[in-house]
Order: sequence, then C-alpha cells, then structure tokens
Amino acid sequence: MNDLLDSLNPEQKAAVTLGEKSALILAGAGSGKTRVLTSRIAYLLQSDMAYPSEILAVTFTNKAAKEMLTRLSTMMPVNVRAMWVGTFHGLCNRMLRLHHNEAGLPASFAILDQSDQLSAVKRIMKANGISDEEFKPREVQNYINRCKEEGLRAKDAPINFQRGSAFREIYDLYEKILIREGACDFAELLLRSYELLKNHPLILEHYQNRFHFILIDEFQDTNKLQYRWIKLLSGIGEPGRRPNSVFAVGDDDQSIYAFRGANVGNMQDFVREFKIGEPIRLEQNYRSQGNILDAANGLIANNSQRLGKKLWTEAGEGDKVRVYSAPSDVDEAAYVVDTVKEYADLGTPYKEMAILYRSNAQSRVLEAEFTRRGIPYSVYGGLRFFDRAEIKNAISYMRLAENTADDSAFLRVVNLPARGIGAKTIETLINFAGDNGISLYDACGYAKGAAAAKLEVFRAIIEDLREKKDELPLSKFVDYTVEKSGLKEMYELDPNGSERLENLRELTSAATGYVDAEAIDEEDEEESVRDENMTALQGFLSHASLEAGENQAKADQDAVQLMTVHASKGLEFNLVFITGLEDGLFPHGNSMGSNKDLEEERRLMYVAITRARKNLYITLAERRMLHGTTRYSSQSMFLRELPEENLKWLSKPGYTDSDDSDDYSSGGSGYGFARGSKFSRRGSSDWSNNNYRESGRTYNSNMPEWAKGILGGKLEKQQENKIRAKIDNGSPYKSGDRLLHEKFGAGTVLSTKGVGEELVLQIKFDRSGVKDLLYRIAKKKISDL
DNA sequence: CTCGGTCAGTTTTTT
DNA sequence: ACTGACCGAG
Repeated sequence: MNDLLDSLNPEQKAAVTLGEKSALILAGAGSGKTRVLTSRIAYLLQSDMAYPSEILAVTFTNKAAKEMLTRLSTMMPVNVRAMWVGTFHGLCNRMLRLHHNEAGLPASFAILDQSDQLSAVKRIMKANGISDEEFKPREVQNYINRCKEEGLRAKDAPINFQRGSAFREIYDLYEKILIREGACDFAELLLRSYELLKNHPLILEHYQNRFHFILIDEFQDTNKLQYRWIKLLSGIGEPGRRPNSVFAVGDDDQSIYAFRGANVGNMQDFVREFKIGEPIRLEQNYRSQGNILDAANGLIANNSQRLGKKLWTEAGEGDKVRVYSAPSDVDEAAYVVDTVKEYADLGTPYKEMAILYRSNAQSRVLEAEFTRRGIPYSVYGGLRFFDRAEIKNAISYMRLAENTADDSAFLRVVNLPARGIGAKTIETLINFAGDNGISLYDACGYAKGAAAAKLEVFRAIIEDLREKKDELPLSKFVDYTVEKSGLKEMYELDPNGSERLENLRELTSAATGYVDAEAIDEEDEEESVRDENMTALQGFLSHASLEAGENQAKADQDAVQLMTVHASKGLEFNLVFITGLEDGLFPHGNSMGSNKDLEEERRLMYVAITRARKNLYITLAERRMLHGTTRYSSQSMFLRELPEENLKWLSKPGYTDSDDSDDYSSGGSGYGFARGSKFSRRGSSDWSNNNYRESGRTYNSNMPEWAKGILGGKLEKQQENKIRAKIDNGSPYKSGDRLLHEKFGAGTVLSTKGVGEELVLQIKFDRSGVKDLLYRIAKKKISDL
C-alpha cells in the first residue's frame, strides 16, 4: 500500500485516496492518468473500501481496458474476473446479452459495425425508392447515430429544416428493419442498454447496488447518452439512495471525438450535477521535454473554450521542435525516412519512433518510402483485421448460422462465391420479404422457378452450418465454415487469393486465441466472465465487431509506427514526426468552416505534439498528390501559432544538429513557407482560399505563374456563380400554387424560404401533411398540377 | 438473368 | 487504390 502511494506526486495521491464522493480529475497529457486510475482501483481494493465485484471501469478503447487490467495485476493479486472493465460498447453488449429478453432482443443478436450500418441504410433507402443522390446514405447514417446518441427514437427524431422529414422516415424504416433482423448498431447497443435500465427498475437496482465504484477514463470523449447511462447507474438524485462514487478522469484539451458525438459539456454537467467542488488538476508532465511542452501549451492557448490547465515539467528544455518544409509529399517522406535512419544509427529503436498524419490517405507515400529504404514499419489502424473483405465474408456465414434473420450478412454472401443468384433474384427476394415482414433467409423458401433451386443450395449450406456450430469447437467451426461456404475454393482459384487465404487461416488462430483467453480467465474464478447466455460463437462474433482493431500481434516487433493522430492518443514515443502541416489538410478543410471545428483540430494537433518525449519534427509539403490530384497548399495556421522560441526551421535533408548554416527562420511575419521557398506567401493570413487544385498530372516543379492566374480565375468564377445564385430567389412556385409530387401526391405550396440552392418549399400535401422540401432536390419529383 | 470487365468518383478522424 | 455503376456477352 505504501509502495503504491509513495511513488505518486501530491495531486495524484489526493486523487487516488479520495473517499466515496464523486470526483473529476483533470489530467493533462503525460500526467500519469492511467497510473492514477489503476492506483485508484488498487487503493480501493487494498484499503477494503471495495470488493472487485463493486467496480465498474469504463475505458475508451479495448486496448486501454486490457492495459489497465495488466497494470493492475502487476500491482497486486486481484480477481480481475469479478470487475466489469471495458468500453461502453463492450459493457453494454455484455449487459444486453444477459438481459436480452427484457431488452427485446434475441439471444443471438448481431452487431453491425460502421460499414454494416451504412450498407443497411443504403439497402433500406433503395428498397423504398429513395435515391442516394437525393439523400446521402452517409448523412442519413450520421443523422441516425446523432439521434440515438441524444436518446431519440425515430418517433421523436427532429425534422431538419433543409431535408424535411425524409431523414426521420428513413430512420423509422431502419429502426423497424433492425428489430426484425435482431441487429444492433454501435449506438443501438448504448441506447438499448440505457432503455433497459430505465424501463426495468429491478435490473437497474441490481446494478446500482452492485457497482459502488464507477471509474471513467477519457471522460471528455463521452457522449450525452453515455453520460446519462452513467448517471442512471450512479443513482444520483434518487431520493433515499446514497449515490455510487463516480471517478471521472479526462482532459478537455484532448477532446477529439466531437465529430462522433462526444460532448465536452459532460464535464461541466458532471461538476454541476454531481456537485463536484473543485476538480483535481494533474499538471505535472512526466513525458515531454520543455520545448515540446511549451510548444503544446502555446498552441492550445489559442482555444477559447477551455477549463484551463498548464502543463509543466521538471525535465530540461531538450531540443527545439524541428520544422521542415519539403517541396513535395515524396520529398517530405524521404526526409522523414532519412531522419529516422539517422536516429536509428544513433541507437533509437524503431519502435520508439512514430509518424503521425491527419488522414489515412497520407500513409501511402510514407509506406512506399519506408519500403524502398528497407526500414521496418507498421501501420497502426488503417484496415483492421476484422474489416478485411475475406474475413467479413467468413464472419457473415457464421453470423447467418447464428442468426438467420441477419439480412446484412445474408446479402453479403448469398452469392459469394457466385451461385447464379443475381441482382434480379435478390430484388424479388427483398420485395417479398419486405411485403411480408420476414427475413431474406426465410423468403428464400417461397422462391419459384430456377431461382428456387439456386437459393436452396445456399440454404443447405447455412442449415448445415447451423447444425455444426453447436457440435464443433469454435476454431474447428471457423475452418468448417471457410471450407463449406466455398470461400476457400474461391480464393484458391484466385491467382491473387493467397494472401486472403492466409488471413482466413489467421481467423482460425484468432478463434483459438479467443477461446484460450476466455479459458484462462475462467480458471480461478467461479463466476464466469462470459455470461451464462453467451456461447463461444456469440462471444467471438461480438469480439469481431467490437474489437475490430488493435494490431496487437505487431506490437512486439521493432518497427517504426505509422498512424493517424487520432490513433496516437494515449501513446508516447521518444521521436515523433507530425506530417502534412498544411492548411486544408491539418487543419482539415472540412473543419475550417466553424470555430468549433477548428478548435477540435487544434486539440488534435495538441494531442499530436504531446506524444513526443524527446524529439519532435513537424513537416509539410508544398505540393501533394491527393485522390489523384495535385494540390498546392500553404503552411498550416497552426505552425504560426507555435511559439517561435521553441521552433527551429530546417531546409534541405542531411541537416545535422551541430550545423546551423542551413537554419531557416520563418521570419518575423510568421507567414508562409521557410524563407527561400518559391511558395512564400506574404501579407494576408486568409487561409480559406489558397489551395489550388487541378485535376490531372503532377507538375514537375512548383506551380507556374500562369497556372495560378487561370486557376484563380476559375475559383472567382465559381464564387461569382454562387453569389449570383444566392441573390436570385428563382422560385418557380409561389404560395398557393398546386403541384404533384411522385411520392407524396398532390399538394399546395404554403410558403417559400431561402434562395438558390437553399430554396425550401413548405407544402401541404393532401394526404401526407405539411412537409418542408429542399427545392434543389424535390424538383426532380414534382410537376405542375 | 447472371457474370466479368471497365470506368468514374472517392475519404477526416473511429468505438 | 476501393467501391459502385454500367455494359455487352453468354
């Protein structure tokens, strides 16, 4: 116990030894957050304040959960089994499997990941004659998820001014179909679990009485629904109940998931609703050298919405942050790899080096360069194992064996390998199933003619798998599925299929590994981890959807780590490169419209900087190939926000620390590329309009003067057209006009709002009620009456 | 009706 | 480079 506390600084110790009151710990980057969390759990157990079964710990990633348990086991012998530790999604899944009846789900409900969900949305839109040009499936998906995160079912979902009620109607259809299929998307796991607790007082009470200590990591990244889930479990505000202790750890400066519904406001709400006096601030940084930390502090000071926190370190100043501007993305990659080589020669292990980028697309050039130079690297994230097509195919067969109503899985593999079941048969099937409210699988039984025989072949395969799933051990079943489905043969015949076969073999190992891990967990424990009603197959399928990431296998090899900035959160390296510091890329172009989004980008940059322990390099390219286009950009506004005194500008590769002769200063103005660059921009810091795009091939050198003129002209013209469109209302309909819509029938225009692209008609339809329709979209569907 | 080939548009980040 | 749409052959 003393060992446990002695190694902590006063603030950390204060946090760890808190009583049962709820608390908020503001833990800056590198301030020992994970340590505080695990020490807190160890403290609760060692001081007999809690039994393991009273502890509920929520982490942001599965990896963090695993790490917490590993660290805890090294601190003390602990009955890990009895605690509930995992992500919100993992814990909700666990709860739903246990109470699936009360939650209104079949025992074998499927989990749809992001891409499954997107195809489901597309499918439903198609089946209902809604074109994906009219409403982008991705936007519909976002809308549905946003609604669920707000706790809203389709009937309560908001109508959007621009799109009328169309999104809500799709959501409604989606909701019904998922219930029929017995499938849950990610957000549904949370919402259903929340509703389960809300609607079943006895179940809620059971968990409230059990989890006296609730710990939450990365609290700044929780969404509103997750907060409400926690609030419910804590029992706060319930008369006559002593609320459970909620120990929330977070850092508002590292909130980078707002795009996914994360709500930093949860921190303020938590302080208010749980009556937290003053949060405990952990500001001493044990990770980075002074210059790196000062750069991070300087940058984040530009954000307005902050709880306020300033990191400090006892470590020395260290080296300045190096900034290197390359003429092109290829040169940038070459510079990075050269520098990696230099550090490696001086003794830094490859795995202590990380290359960070804003978007996945940037990894390609870097990978090419690493490959060319023969330096080991491993890409973190990117395409995950369980996201690979061949793996998803095999998993889909298993999902069908588990739950034949899983239409997503059905559609993926019904004709894979090809069995002569084409688009027409499937369309007929979808219509029949839709009209009769049955699954596609069940609809097969009603097929007629030639299609019937072909569908029967598929059905026979699934029926066979259904029998075998209970007979065979999991890994044997995986093998059997790959064989029986015909996938094995298909990839054997494919000249490029060997890697895919290899991956399928790895799926078998993954299954073996999964079963073994569960067995070890259960060894010394009378209470099974896997809940009584979850079979190994169900567990494995959940695992495939929820833990689709974490390339753990590669972790021990000595390789340079390539990853997005998002993926780097929580990690640290001796040497870090942050690449692509160009306006439009970082901050990303889609985020430069609003200050709120821009502040999130800045936090992202803050996260990136604070990954570095000893050395940090920031690089950028004046020209870059992206999506088959060469784009020219100016330097990121974030570079100008970094304190000058912490930076050192470099130019050409081959630079060494002791040689200052090619040291380029960015100069007093702080704008533009390094002095000497043909691309220096002077004067205005207006970043909204200085990316030039031209489709076609790469230029040999910097963009010629004449091209700038022409392209600039094009942009002006476009702008002009936009403005013109805005001035001109151009509504072909006035209030009182009658019109005919192909879906909603006849109606009367009540009013028009907006102009040009934004023109919205409010129409009272004779049979479908009042709707707001965006004219730009509706015009294809309406005619005069 | 199905299949395999070609072509265009594409992506910011992820449990 | 990965997917979805389209087209002509069987």
